[in-house]
Amino acid sequence: MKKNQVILHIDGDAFFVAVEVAKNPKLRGLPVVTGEERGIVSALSYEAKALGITRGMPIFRVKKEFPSVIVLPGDYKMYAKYSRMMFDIVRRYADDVEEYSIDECFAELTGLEPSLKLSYKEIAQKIKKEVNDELDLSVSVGIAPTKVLAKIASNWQKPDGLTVITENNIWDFIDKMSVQKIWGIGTRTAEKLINFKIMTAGNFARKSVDWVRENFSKPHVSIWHELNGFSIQSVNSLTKSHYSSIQKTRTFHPATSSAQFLLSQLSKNAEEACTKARHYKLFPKKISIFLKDQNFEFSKILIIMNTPTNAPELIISLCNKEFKKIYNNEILYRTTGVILHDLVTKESMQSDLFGETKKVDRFELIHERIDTLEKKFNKKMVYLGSTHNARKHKRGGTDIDDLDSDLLFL
DNA sequence: TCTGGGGTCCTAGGACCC
DNA sequence: TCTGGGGTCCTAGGACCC
Repeated sequence: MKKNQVILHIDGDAFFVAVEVAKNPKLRGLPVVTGEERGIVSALSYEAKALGITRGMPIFRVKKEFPSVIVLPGDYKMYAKYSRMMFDIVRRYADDVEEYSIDECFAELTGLEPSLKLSYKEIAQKIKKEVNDELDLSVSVGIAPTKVLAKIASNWQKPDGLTVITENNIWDFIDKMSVQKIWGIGTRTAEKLINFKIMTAGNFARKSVDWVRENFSKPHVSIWHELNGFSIQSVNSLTKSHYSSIQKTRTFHPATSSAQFLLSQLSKNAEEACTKARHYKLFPKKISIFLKDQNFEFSKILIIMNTPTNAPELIISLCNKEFKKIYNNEILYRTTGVILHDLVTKESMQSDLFGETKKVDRFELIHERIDTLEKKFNKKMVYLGSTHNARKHKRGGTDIDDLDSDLLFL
């Protein structure tokens, strides 16, 4: 637990849309949304927000009710590129930068004033200006003694804000902030806090730590300290090198009870999850498959693999085998998903049964070659036969056949 | 907001061991 | 057969985040 830390948090304003505008300045000042490929609004410009559009709104509604709005598909490679450039600007001033998500990062500024010959606020101003000038992006910045307070600070004034919280003015901010807006407090905990008549972050921070320990769990104790200015959560600048899980899911409407359809969706989920696992050279020791019904109830099964593999054939055959355990033909399902868990690298994988290992390796080799080929042509070329139905069936039940003529089945 | 997709971490409780 | 007390590991599921 540390006192007197100085942590910066920087948050891109309407990031995806802002990148689109930076790329194409003609869009500036217009109502723009992204997310066309997902079917719901992922990001929206302030002009779009002013019309009453919200995040998560279905794209078909936007097109129907707001014909003036420009709807764009997400260009994630471009967003990632701008994200890297933004973080690199922060790294000009701070060594410890935590890339928290595509559009936000934390930076450890503690002790940098003398070496940079700048006050903390001036450091923040310079970062902000350089992002503005060089990337043509607007950002909101906060400086505070802890990460939780830095999140509050960057969110205090948006867009294009710069807010400094110090040990001396913490209460000016947290007394005005409702509990449900605290980073790390979700709807469930907010409800519980409100039952205790705790309405603001300040109310929460004034309770005794013992009371918090008695009634809540570890993360909340940490939030309590952070709100009081004691830094618990450190800035973690290690770049994330591995995933603990990889999941691919798909929701469709109308909901269905067709086993054949659900299996083809699961097959596609598995194929996509395995592609990602191969990209990171990871092998799951466990997989789970799930179905979600119309009431958002999950039925799920966990399968432990004899030998970790990222070749989809074996995973799909496991799905087929286990499917009936989670499936009920009287229920309408809306989502399928495959999750790869306990991902390990080849080196950390002890090879056991010879036969099994050999078989897996052959499949893996085939996929390795296909991956290389697809990378070369920058195009998905080979699909598993079992996912054929899922590929024919596009989102929303529109029966558009998106199969290319040069496509191959395995 | 009748709700998309991809993640992480924590905890309670069961299984199993001595 | 019923019985302590204590430990570890694993799983399912909850809660949260962007």
